[in-house]
Amino acid sequence: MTQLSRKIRPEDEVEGLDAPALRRLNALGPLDAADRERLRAAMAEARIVPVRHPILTLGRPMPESQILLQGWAARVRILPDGRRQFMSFYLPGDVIGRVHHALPIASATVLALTECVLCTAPAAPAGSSLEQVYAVGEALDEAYLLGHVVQLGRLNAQERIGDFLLEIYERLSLAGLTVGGSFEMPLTQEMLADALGLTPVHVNRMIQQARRDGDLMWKSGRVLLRDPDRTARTIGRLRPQVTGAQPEGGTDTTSEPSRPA
Amino acid sequence: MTQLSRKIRPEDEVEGLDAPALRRLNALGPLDAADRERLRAAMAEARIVPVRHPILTLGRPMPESQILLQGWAARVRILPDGRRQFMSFYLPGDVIGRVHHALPIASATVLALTECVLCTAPAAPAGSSLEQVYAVGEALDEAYLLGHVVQLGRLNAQERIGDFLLEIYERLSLAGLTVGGSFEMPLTQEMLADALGLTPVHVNRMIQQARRDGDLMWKSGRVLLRDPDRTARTIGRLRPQVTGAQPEGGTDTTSEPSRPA
DNA sequence: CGATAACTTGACTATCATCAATACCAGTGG
DNA sequence: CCACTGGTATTGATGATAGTCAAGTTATCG
Repeated sequence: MTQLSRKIRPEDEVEGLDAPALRRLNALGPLDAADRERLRAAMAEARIVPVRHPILTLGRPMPESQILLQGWAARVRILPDGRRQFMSFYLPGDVIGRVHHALPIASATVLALTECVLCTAPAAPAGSSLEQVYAVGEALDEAYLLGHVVQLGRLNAQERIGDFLLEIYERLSLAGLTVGGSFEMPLTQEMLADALGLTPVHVNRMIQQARRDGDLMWKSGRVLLRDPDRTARTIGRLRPQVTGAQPEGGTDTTSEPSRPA
Repeated sequence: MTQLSRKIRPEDEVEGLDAPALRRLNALGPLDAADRERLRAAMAEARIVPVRHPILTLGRPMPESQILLQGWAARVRILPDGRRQFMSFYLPGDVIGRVHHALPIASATVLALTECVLCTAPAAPAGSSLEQVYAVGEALDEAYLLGHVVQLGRLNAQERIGDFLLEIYERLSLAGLTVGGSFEMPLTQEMLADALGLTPVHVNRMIQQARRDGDLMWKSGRVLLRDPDRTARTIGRLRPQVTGAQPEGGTDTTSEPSRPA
């Protein structure tokens, strides 16, 4: 690890600062007392990664996997000519850097988008509730990644923004980080553009249109979705669910040509 | 499973038809004799899924994970209005439907793009070489998925096609399914469009331009890449490598704005 | 309160989508 | 052997979505 990590400050240790992460993990599958204690112990040993610093670096050996306790991080790839693409985001309660094979090499750079508080992910004994939680978390990660592909491939700018904000809203809800329909959104429009495969200018225009249409409020790092359900329906967003069957996205999947926005 | 699976026909069992899959698996990490035997046994019990039939269905319970022995399959999502997006492809030697958590529900529909020959993936004893191979395979899958996100988000039509064909070329090479720079490509331009987030018409135009530029030959289901390395370099494609460190995609990943094609 | 980053806006362009024919090609049945 | 058929590929004309360039206008934060 190269980042300038430093010990957590005393003022960060006040009660409940790691509650969102804990709550999120517990939402993936109920944790028993033993695992809860494991997590608490791990969280006591947290550390901070400053904004814009890497948490993992592509091609570099990976340390143990980590739990993000506070802040936002993202997997990013930068092309030789400077184009940048965020591939996925990590929110409080997400596990970063799980590997199952012998070679612990980071397959992507993970960047702290805000100041991040992290702790080592405690090892999960075979058959433990924590092991289930990790597995479910990984499945969710993949589901979001698949969703991102659909977003980039087949949604227009407007839909991408709506879909993205809905996803974030859902994920933050699991951690108890939403208030009403609103939540903290530390991303700049430029970062949003790099997640959605658009330019900052175009993102800006679409956001303003959404504002005019009354779908959205976005002021000083806080987003309010006016009618999440309606938006979700118009996009046909299917929310990943680990706890039951999903509504089918389309119909028979057997045929059907390509017909972009 | 709903597909009309039927027992493999005698004429499919001639020597070596499953060789590509075996070769691909072995390329991920050397298999010892015991695991090789497990695979051989599993492959003896293969079955066929006809073209356009589902191998897994979104939201439905999943059977054991399977190894694709012959043919192409893809994870697909279809939006309510008919837009279709292929999220990833399965080639011979790929494992379909691994799950690690208790709830075996398919997170996407997997469609047979050609007639597919499949077998059950033999269970991998803890610590076996096969377990490593499965894990590496999964890591590769994710790497390709990440690549797909970058492709859709930041590459233009021309680059997407080049990058896609390069990926397929690399993957088929591992299974020994390439001859010189050429390989079988059973996808129609329409399917390609649904993978790359484009329209069939535009894909067609870009392909023809690539042909005129001498980058490409594509005739009756067979593709020949003229100069894979040059193409790879101009796109800045980074090939996922499980066996060593990767060339860094860009520079410091610390800063840099968004600047699409 | 000045400086830097973030956001807005306008004018113009380009890439890609849409619509609509037409050409091609393999397999089918007469 | 050949017309017929359905899927696939190709082409042209036109339009819309999103990108580019460049100049402001706010915020935000030492």
